[in-house]
Amino acid sequence: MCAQIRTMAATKNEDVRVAISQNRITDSGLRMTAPRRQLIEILAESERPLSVEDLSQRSKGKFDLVTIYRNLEVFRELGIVEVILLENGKNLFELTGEHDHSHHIVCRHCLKAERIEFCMGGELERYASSRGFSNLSHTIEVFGECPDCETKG
Amino acid sequence: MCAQIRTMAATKNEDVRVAISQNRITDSGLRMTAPRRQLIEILAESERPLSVEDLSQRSKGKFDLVTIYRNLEVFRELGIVEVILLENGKNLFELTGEHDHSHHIVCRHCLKAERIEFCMGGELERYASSRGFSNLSHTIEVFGECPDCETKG
DNA sequence: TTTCCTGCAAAATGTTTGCAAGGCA
DNA sequence: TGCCTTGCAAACATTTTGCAGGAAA
Repeated sequence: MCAQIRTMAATKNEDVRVAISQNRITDSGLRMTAPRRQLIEILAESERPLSVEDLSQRSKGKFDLVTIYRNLEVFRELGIVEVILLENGKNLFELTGEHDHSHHIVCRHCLKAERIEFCMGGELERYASSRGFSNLSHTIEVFGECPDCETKG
Repeated sequence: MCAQIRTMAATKNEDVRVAISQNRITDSGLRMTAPRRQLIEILAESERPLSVEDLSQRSKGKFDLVTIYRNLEVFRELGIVEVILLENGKNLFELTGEHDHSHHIVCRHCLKAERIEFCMGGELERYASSRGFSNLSHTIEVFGECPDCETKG
């Protein structure tokens, strides 16, 4: 029963995140369409950040890749999703967390990602600022093998 | 004259870096060829990290793109070059500095990059380790507009 | 002389653009 | 209705693979 409560809570939380995302779309004067709704739901339900290809598969190829690319770009502009840049230059997408952006420990094998709760970006950007740089942003990601993959591999 | 001494010192330093890189190749049983020699020289002389396309242009198209790709991969494996992963997923290459790897403040416009001398990777990897992850690596880069580009732009 | 390396050609990937038809508000 | 979105097709950019000839050691 304890597990059941947790499941319910998790579901609720998902629903909230979906609703928030959808509001951002309609509040921006954009339209809520089937692809947008489903892509957001898939991201909300996912246990890990997803690639464009992942999203295509999980939506059963119902939507053109172009549609996925274009909507992820819209989502990114609205702050609905964050992008995780992998070592190989590829992108993963996940719904934005509490903060405007976060960093991750990403498993190279299963691509599961844990958010790193402390962000050292401030210190880095302060340093960059002292060197005369402006309009700053930063990327920080850690890659490794997660406990699950390690025991399997 | 002071400037002249500095120039000479800089040239010397370049030569040393070229020599070190070349040694790594021959010590590995690989061959020193014209493309390898020139690519290393171009990287050594460059005022900023270079893309594959940059290297192609600076070598006046003398070498096939394939050759550049393949050699950069060899250089990376030998630790001769480091890769800087830009926000857009593209790569820049520079000769490895004192340390095995470093992080940078990269100007979005001119792509000049300053090495960040303090690496916070240790702390990050210690945290990842405590979460059960192994075989760790990390990326940290800061992006902004450098003082030169700011005044121009 | 052996093995490595290069260039060419072609294929494979991943992403973007233009446009006409369709659908949300 | 009006404008936003979608899907299709094609273009584009980037990187990889296979193979035969050429070069370093």
